[in-house]
Amino acid sequence: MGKSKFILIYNALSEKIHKQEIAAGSLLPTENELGEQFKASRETIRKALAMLSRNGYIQKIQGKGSIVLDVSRQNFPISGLTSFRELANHSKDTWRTNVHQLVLMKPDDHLKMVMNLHDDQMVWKVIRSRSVNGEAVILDKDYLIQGLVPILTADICEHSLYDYIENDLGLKIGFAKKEITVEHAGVEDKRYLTMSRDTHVVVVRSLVYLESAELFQFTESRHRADKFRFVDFARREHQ
Amino acid sequence: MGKSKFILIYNALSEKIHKQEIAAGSLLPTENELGEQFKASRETIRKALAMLSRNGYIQKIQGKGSIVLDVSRQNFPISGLTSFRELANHSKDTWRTNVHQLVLMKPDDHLKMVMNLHDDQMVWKVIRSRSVNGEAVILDKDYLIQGLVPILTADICEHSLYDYIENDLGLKIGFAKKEITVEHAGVEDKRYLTMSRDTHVVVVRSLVYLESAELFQFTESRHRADKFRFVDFARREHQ
DNA sequence: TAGTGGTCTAGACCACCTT
DNA sequence: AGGTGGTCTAGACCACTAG
Repeated sequence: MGKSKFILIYNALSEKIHKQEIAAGSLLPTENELGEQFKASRETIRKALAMLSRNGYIQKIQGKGSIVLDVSRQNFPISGLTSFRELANHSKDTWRTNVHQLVLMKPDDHLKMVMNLHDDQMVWKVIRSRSVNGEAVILDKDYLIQGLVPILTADICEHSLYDYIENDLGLKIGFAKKEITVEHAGVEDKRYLTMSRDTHVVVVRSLVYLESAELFQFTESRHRADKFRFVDFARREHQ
Repeated sequence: MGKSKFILIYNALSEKIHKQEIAAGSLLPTENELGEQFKASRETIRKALAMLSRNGYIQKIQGKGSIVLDVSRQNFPISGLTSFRELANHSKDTWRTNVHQLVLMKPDDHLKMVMNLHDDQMVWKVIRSRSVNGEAVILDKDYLIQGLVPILTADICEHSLYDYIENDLGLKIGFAKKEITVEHAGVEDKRYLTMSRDTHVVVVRSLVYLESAELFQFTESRHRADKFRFVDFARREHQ
């Protein structure tokens, strides 16, 4: 849960950095000082700092200290798993979700292979489009294993599917493998998306797993190319 | 360096997983057992396991153990910073780099803003294309700060720029911020790339920083859309 | 209940930067 | 030389899963 001491320290420090209460370019207090401030041992402080470093808040330099990085200059979405709803809440635009299809189906061969399904497993297929200011710019095709999600309604799909999954069903998402490619717009794209003169869509295919390591969902998210943007922070692993 | 005990343990275990000496879906030995095997304390083992978890090798489950994930099924490039040369070495295709331009220049206003440069700082501008089996599919435009890279030759640019930077100059890359978008092909794309009937390119813009947190390089990497693929592994942070 | 991973601690030693 | 972060240890307690 969110009550580990090092998570609390991480949250406190990342908030200070976001609010620019600690200036970018300056040094964080030393690990020993932070230990006194938060009444924590040095290893606990170091866990919080390692998390800040992974997420692009600080750069640690041996013998010197932890430099605060400039989080404001770049639009900086902590790269990871965020649902559409979480994204939409951060922006000023009006988003809307339309559910075009919701069926319980027998998976075809391709889907069975991709999701590694048994013969008797049924999946929910959900097709939704996401509109910003009246323009449909994202087409989402979700496939969810019925064994894990027994019931699904259009109403749930129109609001937040992830809310339902995590809060109501109590399932916990663990990780996802994603693949990004660019493809020609297909029939469904033209039907459901407000296509500009562009003829391409960015396709993000994800395999989503629970904390139990069970595969849970396959998603194909098709973005109008001119509206797509992906931001990433990556550290070099010197081994 | 790469001689930390937990890195050695990480390498040993990740290699075993890659070689499928430990089957996907099975459990790793317990942390205490691993501690005995590697003659390390539990916290050191846990550091190695945390790294395996971050990189998609295992899923830890409290009270149960560490499940080995299927690394083989997906083509699985540890998402992070890898240079062109490192990528090319993994594939069977013949790659080739062509240097089209190499100049020391005064940055224009836009570049000065993006890279946060002083008035007197000069930058190396390098334009290169990358060909696979004779087709030019990637166009790289690099801008390197001359204060950090005093000398640069076409020969270096044609071989590995990163080798030179890390081994000869002794600079250490720390992290990068990347942004991926899709854009219409421009004049330069048409000149340097073997364009198929596609009219779009995927543009990856990166700000690359040293371990000292100094900005070092700005890169615009333009990929022929049909040859672009980006794979990512992401964990959900439950806070 | 026993065994697993999750967290936290206090202390030690090393490598690196600064003066 | 003194202070910083980097690593490692041994031990403790908690939370969760299993039989």
